[in-house]
Amino acid sequence: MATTLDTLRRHHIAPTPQRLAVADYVLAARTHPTADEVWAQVRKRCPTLSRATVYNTLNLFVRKGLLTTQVVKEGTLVFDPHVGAHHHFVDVRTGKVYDVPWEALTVSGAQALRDFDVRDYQVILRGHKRRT
Amino acid sequence: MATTLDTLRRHHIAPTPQRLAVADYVLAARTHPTADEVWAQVRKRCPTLSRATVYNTLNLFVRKGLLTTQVVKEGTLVFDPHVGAHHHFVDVRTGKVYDVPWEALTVSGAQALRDFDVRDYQVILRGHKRRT
DNA sequence: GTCTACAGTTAGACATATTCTCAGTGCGTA
DNA sequence: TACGCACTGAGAATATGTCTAACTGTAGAC
Ligand SMILES: [Mn+2]
Ligand SMILES: [Mn+2]
Ligand SMILES: [Zn+2]
Ligand SMILES: [Zn+2]
Repeated sequence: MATTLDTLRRHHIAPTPQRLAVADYVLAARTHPTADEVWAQVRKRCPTLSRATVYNTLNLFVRKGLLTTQVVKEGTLVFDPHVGAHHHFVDVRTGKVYDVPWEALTVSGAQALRDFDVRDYQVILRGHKRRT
Repeated sequence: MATTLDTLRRHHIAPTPQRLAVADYVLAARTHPTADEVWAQVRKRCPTLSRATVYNTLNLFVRKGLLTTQVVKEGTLVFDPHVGAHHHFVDVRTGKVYDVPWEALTVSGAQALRDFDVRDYQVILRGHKRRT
């Protein structure tokens, strides 16, 4: 597996201790964390990390293609290391956001919308996660 | 057509001048306005209207089933007088949100997701609106 | 006809998410 | 060594939304 350092270099991001710490956490996250959740977690290992640096770093990672942002929760953006197309399920009781693979759902009709030139889309599902 | 006054009464909402003014605007809106956009518009006819009353009124209308909220724009909720199920298209250049009729798209596969008890869903499309 | 209860409204304070400003830090290079 | 420059960090600023507490207007009790 590639190290976090290699990943940053491949995306032309100068590796600093703060960026490495943020990347170690957020690129492995499966919880769709908010910026403040990233800050809270990464600060445990990097206590001087400022909120501004977290936002700067996350926005940089988005520009460089390492992360995407998702507008699925009220009041805050979430960050997603899964940059390929996929869908999302939101548990209405907990607010947690889960990935739904692209192949799991099929959407038909989008190319027939004459008023809209659709560049991308996703399905947002809401309900209760089943205990597994 | 039913008057706004009748609509409020049918939904068991005591009609005040402020509520009537907000309802007149937001129930006819096709732009998915934010709370502050509602405030800016309605204040033209009702200059003493406060921001608190706009939020109180919009949230009341949502509880009473006159409006829904949609999480489709970064940083703010939008209000939607279209309470039935439908999809949304976001113009990435302007940020404007357009309705896509429920029947225009078909989503298959949701009932096969064993981890999730899906209560509702919608497709969010992004791209460029074609000039018509 | 007053009194009173109470829902509704208001201005401003508060909470939270995100961006901005600007001074400080550290490192590569002349 | 000195400079330049990207990066970092503290706090201010901005924006959305909620809360508080005082005020208003009206419907019913007396
Ligand atoms: Mn990549
Ligand atoms: Mn209705
Ligand atoms: Zn995701
Ligand atoms: Zn809509």
